[in-house]
Amino acid sequence: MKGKPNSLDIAHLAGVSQATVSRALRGHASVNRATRERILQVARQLNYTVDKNASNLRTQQSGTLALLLFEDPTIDESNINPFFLSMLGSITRACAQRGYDLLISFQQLSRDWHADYEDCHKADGLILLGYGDYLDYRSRLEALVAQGTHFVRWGAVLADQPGLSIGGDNHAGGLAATRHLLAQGRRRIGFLGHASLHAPEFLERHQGYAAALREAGLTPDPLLQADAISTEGAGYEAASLVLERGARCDALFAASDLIAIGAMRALFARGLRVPEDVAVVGYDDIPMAQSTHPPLTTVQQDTRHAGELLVDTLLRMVREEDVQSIKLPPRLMVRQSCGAAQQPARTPATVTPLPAGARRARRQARS
Amino acid sequence: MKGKPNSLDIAHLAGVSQATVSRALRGHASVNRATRERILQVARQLNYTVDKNASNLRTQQSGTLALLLFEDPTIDESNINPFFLSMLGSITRACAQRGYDLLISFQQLSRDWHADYEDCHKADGLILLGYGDYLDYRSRLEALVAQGTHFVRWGAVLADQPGLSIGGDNHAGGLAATRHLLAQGRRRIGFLGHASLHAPEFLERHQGYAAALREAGLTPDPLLQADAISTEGAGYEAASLVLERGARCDALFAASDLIAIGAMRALFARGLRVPEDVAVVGYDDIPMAQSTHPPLTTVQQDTRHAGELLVDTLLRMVREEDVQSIKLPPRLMVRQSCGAAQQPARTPATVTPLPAGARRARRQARS
DNA sequence: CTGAAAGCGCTTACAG
DNA sequence: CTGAAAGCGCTTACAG
Repeated sequence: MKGKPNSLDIAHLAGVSQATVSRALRGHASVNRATRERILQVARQLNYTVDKNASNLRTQQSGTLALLLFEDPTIDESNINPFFLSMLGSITRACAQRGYDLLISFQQLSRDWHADYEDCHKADGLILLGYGDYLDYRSRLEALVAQGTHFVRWGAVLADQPGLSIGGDNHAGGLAATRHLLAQGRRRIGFLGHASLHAPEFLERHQGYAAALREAGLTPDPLLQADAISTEGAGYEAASLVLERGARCDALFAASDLIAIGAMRALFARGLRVPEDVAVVGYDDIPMAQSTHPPLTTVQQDTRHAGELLVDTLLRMVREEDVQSIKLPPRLMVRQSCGAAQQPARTPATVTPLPAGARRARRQARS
Repeated sequence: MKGKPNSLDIAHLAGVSQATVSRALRGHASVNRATRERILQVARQLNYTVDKNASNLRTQQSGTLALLLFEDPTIDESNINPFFLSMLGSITRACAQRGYDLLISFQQLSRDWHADYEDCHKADGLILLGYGDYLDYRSRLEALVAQGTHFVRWGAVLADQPGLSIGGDNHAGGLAATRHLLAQGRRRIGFLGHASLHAPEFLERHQGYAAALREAGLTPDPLLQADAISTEGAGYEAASLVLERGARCDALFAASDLIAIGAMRALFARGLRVPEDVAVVGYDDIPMAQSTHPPLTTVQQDTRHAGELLVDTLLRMVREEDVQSIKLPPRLMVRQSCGAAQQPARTPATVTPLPAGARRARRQARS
């Protein structure tokens, strides 16, 4: 036998036609039981595997999903946001369980993702993770919708978004974190992170934060807010800025764990104690949050569930089934940086339907 | 225009044959300049992309590499070893830079990787990352070599290994870490991690550790060694075990950062101070090592360089060029857990040639 | 410099 | 239940 055997080789050895080999291998019910067994045995003996390229070409499918990871350009090359890494892990696992391969790639906003992946039949659909500025990103999403690309993204579920998304309930998360801080008797609570349309997830967290303050009869103090992207460095800077303004501050709610960790460092650098002087709460519950000193109280996002939903939703889109955006309930993980110890709180799940006609629009765009 | 345009559509519109379209798109020098321009313009207009499945089928290549990640089965699902995650990042980037796609997958030892990826033309070669027990793993490597699979793995560069590997110089790393601890005046230095053929990398680190002790006229004390796989939990247990034995101990060299972090926790739990009572040094320099309290002194592995070498070496194998195993120099990152502050040390690079005839053997195995 | 033709290895209507 | 045949969309010798 020269080289890799093909289905014709199997056919000859099994004494059937090549077509029957194909049918047997794909498990068609029509194939006679004994014939199938014979074919399978020969295939096993020759270590035969179906050529993916040929089969994909014929069926016009790829059995592959592509995960496109956008990185904040300011982040150090080697340090991908750990939260995304954990999403990556759960997406990979979910794909494997469903028999799909996963292509992964770090992306810049400049590429034509549709052409790069789905159009050339490398992947049946795309999963989008992370982005820099949402306002830039949004136009790329619109282009994908216009091209009829199958895609889901992880991110804030917004009313007018192009396509659909799976994301945490950031408002609920901000609310829970801030309420918890208030329950510890904190009153001068700061917010670290961008709170604008450029970063919708952070904005939602900020809105939850503001809502909790208002519930308690307080108003968010602009002196206690500082912008930050999701890095330790930005967290350090933002906390430093707030402290330098001199306004009293007894707690900080950071829009991400990375920001919180940087903030704690800034606090320590000034001789302030966490949580005695300033309580700190983060967001994401990255693995590192358990190892900080003190361990970081944070809002956990269920990456495992998120990964499964992302994959399942995308697969449904590929099969042209009905799909909708989903908001996942966050969970407050109380550790020590907030100055308390109590049971984790839960908030209920929420499901936001896809804007009417979005699916139809996509289908039309393709024809 | 119905659906995705193919090369024949382009040909018609450009007024040439389909073959010429293919040549122009692939940049064949033979194509007339003006003809090429015309074809490219039409292709751009129609948003044409070459169908990967068809082109791969024809050329019998995939332009894709597969990254197989083996996880320690004992590790919690959601927590992939951060060191592997950072390797994953650099491998992904290296692939993208070289125009290759990357398929990623978590693997169990039970699968037939050759059949799953290379044989069915999903990938041109495999990158192997992580493993449980090397002794089990080794037989799988032998099978790959026998099947003529193109693969490289990250791991200890061993004299009699099947195939080749890119790995850190673990002996040098263990030596540097332990010498540094000795230089701080520590004498009762423990080792946390498996030191057996089941875990060759840890074994090499242990050998470096033992060599440093011997240089200083000391002997490794078995009471100060405890087995551990690379998890915080195992590190906690191992440190606890050593402490419970009651032997005096003023420093711990952990075979990985995760182990070191677990060990520090065990130390704190017993009211011991790091580094005052017990100095701690880890291995890997995962991102978390900077955020521990105190920040962890550790042996850094250059994941960025490693990722590039892994990809480049594999690509050379695929092109049937000469390749060899490579040992990368580690770098001691001095932070505070060791009780010192000084410049990082460097050790020189080492290159280990592939055992004679290994490449030829591979080629023969395939025919 | 370009075209006509073969063929990569499958899958699936169409017949029987 | 099975076979003969067409065709998925390319790439590349072979001719000219």
